[in-house]
Amino acid sequence: MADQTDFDIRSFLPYLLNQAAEESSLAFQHHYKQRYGMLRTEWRVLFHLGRYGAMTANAIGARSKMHKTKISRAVAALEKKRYLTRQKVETDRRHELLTLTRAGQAVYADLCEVARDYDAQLLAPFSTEEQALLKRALERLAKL
Amino acid sequence: MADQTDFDIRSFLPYLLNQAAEESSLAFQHHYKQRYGMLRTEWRVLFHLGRYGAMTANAIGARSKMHKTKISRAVAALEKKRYLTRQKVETDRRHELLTLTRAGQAVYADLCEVARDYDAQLLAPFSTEEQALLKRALERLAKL
DNA sequence: CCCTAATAGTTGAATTTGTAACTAACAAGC
DNA sequence: GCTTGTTAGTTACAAATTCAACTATTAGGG
Repeated sequence: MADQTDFDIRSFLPYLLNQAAEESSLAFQHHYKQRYGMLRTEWRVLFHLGRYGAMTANAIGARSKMHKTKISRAVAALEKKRYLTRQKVETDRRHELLTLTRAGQAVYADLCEVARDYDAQLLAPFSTEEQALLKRALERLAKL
Repeated sequence: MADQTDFDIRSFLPYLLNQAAEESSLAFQHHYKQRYGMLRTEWRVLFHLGRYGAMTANAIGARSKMHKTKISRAVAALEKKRYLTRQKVETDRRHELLTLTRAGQAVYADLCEVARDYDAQLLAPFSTEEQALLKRALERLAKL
């Protein structure tokens, strides 16, 4: 058995990342859950459409790495809430272009505000250089 | 509506953390899943017991912030695999001391090795200073 | 054209997780 | 020593996620 005393699970990167992700997501979840009855998957789909404009479910999957069934169900839920509409693409009728409704855009704008504040709050303890490094490192680890 | 063009979900910290956590956990999961048929919760419980020695389910919960039902089920599964044993504490019979069996220790030793390598691999692209900063930042975000 | 393969998206069943209610053991106040 | 409250851990049920199979549509030979 190799020497394990110097290896602590609490500094194991995947573990740390999970803890940090869990902690930060949980605190933010309150906003979209309480105010709009949305799930994390729904919030993510909404956010992608709000930020990048109309796109297909498949495109959202490529960007977010969410599984297509998750997206499919989130889209159905958002449609039911009348936050988005679907439209078949005429050139390839397998694709459905998803577009936020006015109501969807309003929710996006509201949550965007909250997200920005929360992000700033999370980053506040770090210097500008540290923030930049942290984000670069995370992007690299996420293989974005 | 506030100006949103400068706010990108892809640099929203909870989102980035989730992506990075997902990516890094997924790659590692292969080892304990494929080789030992364990779930993430089981792996974590095993790792805590391996690293810190016998303790109660409650103590694991305090350290890992896992919910007690998750731990309860993970412990039951690990017991079934004969990787740990339970023992009532005589001074307070509500507590159960969890101890890795020889088999459990062997699995821990094996996975510990893999985890260490994988951790090193994940951190390789970063300088020593960057690594330290990254871990400190994550610990802070995780409120550890 | 027709047959096969590939892609977008959906659905159902099996797993996994979260919530809340539960049992069992202890502790403290009266 | 009985009632009330608290803690460790389990379990039942509901909600969410994953996996695999499915439909519908397009693309590419032959």
